[in-house]
Amino acid sequence: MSGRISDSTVRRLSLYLRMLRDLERAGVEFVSSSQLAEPSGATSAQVRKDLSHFGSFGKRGRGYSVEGLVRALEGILGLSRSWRLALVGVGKIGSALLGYGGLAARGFDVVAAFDVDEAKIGTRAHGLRIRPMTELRPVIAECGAEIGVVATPTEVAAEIAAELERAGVGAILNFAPIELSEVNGVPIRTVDIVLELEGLSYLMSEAGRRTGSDA
Amino acid sequence: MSGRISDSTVRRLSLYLRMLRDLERAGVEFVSSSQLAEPSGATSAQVRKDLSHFGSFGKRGRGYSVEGLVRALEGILGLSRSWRLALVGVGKIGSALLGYGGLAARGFDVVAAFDVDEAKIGTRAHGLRIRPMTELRPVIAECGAEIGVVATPTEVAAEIAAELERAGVGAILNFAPIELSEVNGVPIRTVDIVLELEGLSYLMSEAGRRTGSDA
DNA sequence: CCGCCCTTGTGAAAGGTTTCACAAACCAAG
DNA sequence: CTTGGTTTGTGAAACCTTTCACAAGGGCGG
Repeated sequence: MSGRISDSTVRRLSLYLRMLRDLERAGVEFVSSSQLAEPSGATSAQVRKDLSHFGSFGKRGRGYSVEGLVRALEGILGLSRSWRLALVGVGKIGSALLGYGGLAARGFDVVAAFDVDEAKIGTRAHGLRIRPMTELRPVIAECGAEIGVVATPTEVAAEIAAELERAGVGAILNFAPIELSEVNGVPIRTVDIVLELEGLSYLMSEAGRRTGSDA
Repeated sequence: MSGRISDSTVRRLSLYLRMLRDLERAGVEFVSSSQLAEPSGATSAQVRKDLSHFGSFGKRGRGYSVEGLVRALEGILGLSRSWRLALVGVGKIGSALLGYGGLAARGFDVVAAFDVDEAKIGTRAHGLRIRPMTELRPVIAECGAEIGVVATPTEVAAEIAAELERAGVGAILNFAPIELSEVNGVPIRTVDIVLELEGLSYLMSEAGRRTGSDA
């Protein structure tokens, strides 16, 4: 058991946990690997393999205890606690994040927001005072934010990410369309909408080329 | 050459194209696979393999013509044209998308926006009139939108996706935290911020567990 | 034209992930 | 207690992706 766990496995664990929480709320007590697999588009074997990396959570012939597995996955994914986020860039995407209740509901609290725009500094967005970039380091140190969120223009994203890292965050979520390179073991995830759209563009063009030449 | 191309390959092609466009703007004429590889964190062999699925674009000893490869990748990815998007749900994320100039700049134009909220219907957001859900089908048919964007609450996301598909879109970009299943060959990409954050949470917990037990 | 250096394109090898298939274990009913 | 139906946990097999390594080809100076 346990070794290097792939990104896709971790992704699926999150999806399993989501479903398990729904089941728990619905009062279901046991669930089988095949029921668990369905909503994430995985197979039952994959569910069992994924879980087997971390231990043995099921009962043969019976399935998994919903409550037990929820607690186990929360432990594995680090979700039995909540995490503090520091947001840099309170533009379109940044504001949308601040207003999105789904984050806090799932244990991700935005505790600080920064921007360079003088007009925004000092004002409040969704109850949070917007601070100048110069205060980035001391404020992050003080409030103990663990995750930095980059929602700035592309040109400054790399620089901001480096600054967040120096300020002591343990991970970075990046919304700028640029591939940031992990340094010092601080993991970075990039959410790149244009990349997703271009992926869809490829698939549609491909479909068109196929039907176009076959017909 | 050419067969089934993996998602990760397509992702990288987009990244190569991004860099190539920068080089083109900078007036660079030729580029090698290793230069092309660097910013996306790939290797030069991977760049060459990725491209080799579609043909032979380089000159041995010299590299790739920047302009030629830009045109080739645009053709492959379906980006020599622009795409029309129909947005459903003009809440926080939907508004952020409407205001994000980066989409139109890269050939993705939002041409229609829908919402259920009576208070929003008829008003304009970033120059686009917000329409009632009842008009979804006729309006999409009329304006010929190819990509549907789901920016609604989770509960209705699946239903909206199905409706978009019936309205004739060829692909769907989904922002609701739910795994939507592709039907009728309409590809779906989901942007799930909570999933990304949970991935980071796992990595940070894992790092903590390692140093915690080793020290 | 020749020889040198450089970079592509690509089979083969390595590495990683998913699926298969089945023994081991558990529950319930008789 | 035994039997039958069910589901887990897991090696082995199949599949897919990435890396390696090198022959083939191109440009350039002499």
